[in-house]
Order: sequence, then C-alpha cells, then structure tokens
Amino acid sequence: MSLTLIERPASDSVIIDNLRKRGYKATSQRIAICRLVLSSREHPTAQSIYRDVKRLHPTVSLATVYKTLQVLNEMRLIQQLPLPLSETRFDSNVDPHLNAVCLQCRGVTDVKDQTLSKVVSRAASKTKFKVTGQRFDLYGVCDKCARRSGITA
Amino acid sequence: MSLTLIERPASDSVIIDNLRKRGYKATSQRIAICRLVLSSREHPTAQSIYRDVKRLHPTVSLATVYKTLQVLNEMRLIQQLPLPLSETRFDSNVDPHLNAVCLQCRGVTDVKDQTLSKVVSRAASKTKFKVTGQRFDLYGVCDKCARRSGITA
DNA sequence: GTGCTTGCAAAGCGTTTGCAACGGA
DNA sequence: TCCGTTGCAAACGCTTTGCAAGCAC
Repeated sequence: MSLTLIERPASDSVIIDNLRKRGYKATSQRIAICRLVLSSREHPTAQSIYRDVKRLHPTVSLATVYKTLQVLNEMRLIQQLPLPLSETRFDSNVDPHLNAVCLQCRGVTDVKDQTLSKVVSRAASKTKFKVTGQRFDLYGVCDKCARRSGITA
Repeated sequence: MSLTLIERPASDSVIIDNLRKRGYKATSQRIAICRLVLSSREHPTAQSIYRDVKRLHPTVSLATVYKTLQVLNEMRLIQQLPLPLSETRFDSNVDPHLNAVCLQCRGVTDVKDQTLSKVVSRAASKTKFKVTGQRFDLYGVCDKCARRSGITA
C-alpha cells in the first residue's frame, strides 16, 4: 500500500463509490467525465470536456456532460467559475485559493494562499453569513503573455 | 466647497467629464445609466438597470444599457460579476473587497477586508502576474435568509 | 423489471450585433 | 456637418429541457 498523499483522488472506484453513495448510477459516461474533470488542473470548459470524453465515448452528448457537471457540483466535488469570457470554467479545487485568470491567453492558474481560509472565516463571523463556497479571482496578464507581448511590441 | 469625501462620485458633471475625457459622447441615456450604476450598491443586473432607466427614458433599449455597461467596464469604473445564477451583476466597487452572495435571496453584499490588497500584491509578486482586476466571492446564505428558514422550518 | 440516464433535437435566455435614423460636439 | 450613438430586431452562443430508447442495479 502507498502512503503517498494523492492530491486529487480520481480513481474510478472512488468515483463510483461517491456516485452510488449519493444515489447516482455509475454509468460509463459519467465515470469518464468525472475522471477527466476531477483530475484536470486546466479549469476545463464543458466544450473541452466534451471533446475529450468523445475519445472514449464517441456518441456522448454535450447534454450529458452538462448534466454530469451539475451532479459533481451538487456533490461539491467541483465548482463553477463563470468568467467574463463567455464560457464557464470548472474547477476541481474547491478549497480556498486564487484563480489567476490571464485575459490574453485565457489560462487559469491556481495560486495558493494560506491566509484565505482566515479571510473566509473572519468575514463569515463578522457578517453571520453561512459560507458554503467561495472563489477568489485575479484578472490580468500572466508572465508568459507579458513576455511575449514585450518581445512582440 | 465641500471637504467631505464622496465615496462614490456619481454627479452628472463628473460623469460627463469622465466620458468626454475618454472620447465618449455624453448622451442623456448614457448619463442616466452611469448615474444609476455608479451610485448603486445593489450590484444591479442589466435588466434591473434597464427597468430603472426607462423611468427617465421610456424609449431606451436594453442594447444601449449593455453598450454603456461595456463603456464603464472599459473605463474601469465598474466590474462585471458573472455568477452561477444566470444573470451577470455589475459592481461599482472596483477595489479589493468580498462579495457575499446569498444563494437564497440572490442578494450580494460587500464585505470589507483590509488584508485583501496584501493578498493581491503577494500573489502578483510571487507569480509575476500583472493584476488589472480582482473579485472575491463568498457563496452561502445570508443571516436574514437563515433566520427566515429557521423560523419557517 | 423499474426507474434513472442517455442522446438527440429543440427551446431558452442573457447578451451581442447590424443597420438606418438620430443627435452631440 | 460629421461621426459616434441610439433603438429595433435579429442573430448568437452557451446552457437547459423534453422525450423516447437504453442501461444500471
């Protein structure tokens, strides 16, 4: 047995157990979609997940992708990130962290910050707000794009 | 002359100056929309702004509202807040703060937190990300709704 | 076998766009 | 006058929904 901490447990058996535990059927489409989303760090869109799932399930529909993402959202295993970029991104990191959103390449990168959980609990107690989720976004230009623009310009 | 700090300067002359300074024409529709959005603390939607502007300008169109909101966004006087609630909210507070989003009544309340600007600058220097904007959201249930549910349930 | 899930198509809905008429500067 | 802006309608694109067939349990 391994003692290594798996940061994002997305093995099929864990996924299947979680689905059944909540009364959802573990269909092969669902498992494939869950595996993709839960193991991704790219903050994928519904379309990009659809594209990837089709490799394994060529007949899968976009509607099934959306429905499965809703299920994962209800299970609190992912979070929706509607952005001012038309398409919603999905984040399998549901703990307090920063999303650095590059408005040039549209990339989204997680940034850890230990103080954010304190910010959440402080605000919750101050305002008596029952917090069930949170998102912290930074908008701007990532280093890679800044360098590229600098060279090009 | 007044020495009082106006928290949200939204007087017509300031709005007109700002528009002209950036090369935009100061039409009466635009001024009315700007005044409404910039003075609101309710995080209004395009529809709610449209409804309010129609009182002064019964013939105004929703398209004009959207176009003006884009102008204000470009001028960095407001911020778009796409939420997982179908409609985008608009926030005239562009400084780092928390938006407490009640998933029950759909209300959005600003919460001040002095440490957020430090969080932003720390993340920016750590990741070399050029920050041009930010948003920090809490999702859950506000105190008012929690009490109401408690009594009802 | 039962009832949830799938896949297809169509609908829904917030937002954007094209364009002729209008009106600030 | 000139060119940006308005208002209308249509288009757009992401997301959701209805429904018959399929499949998990």
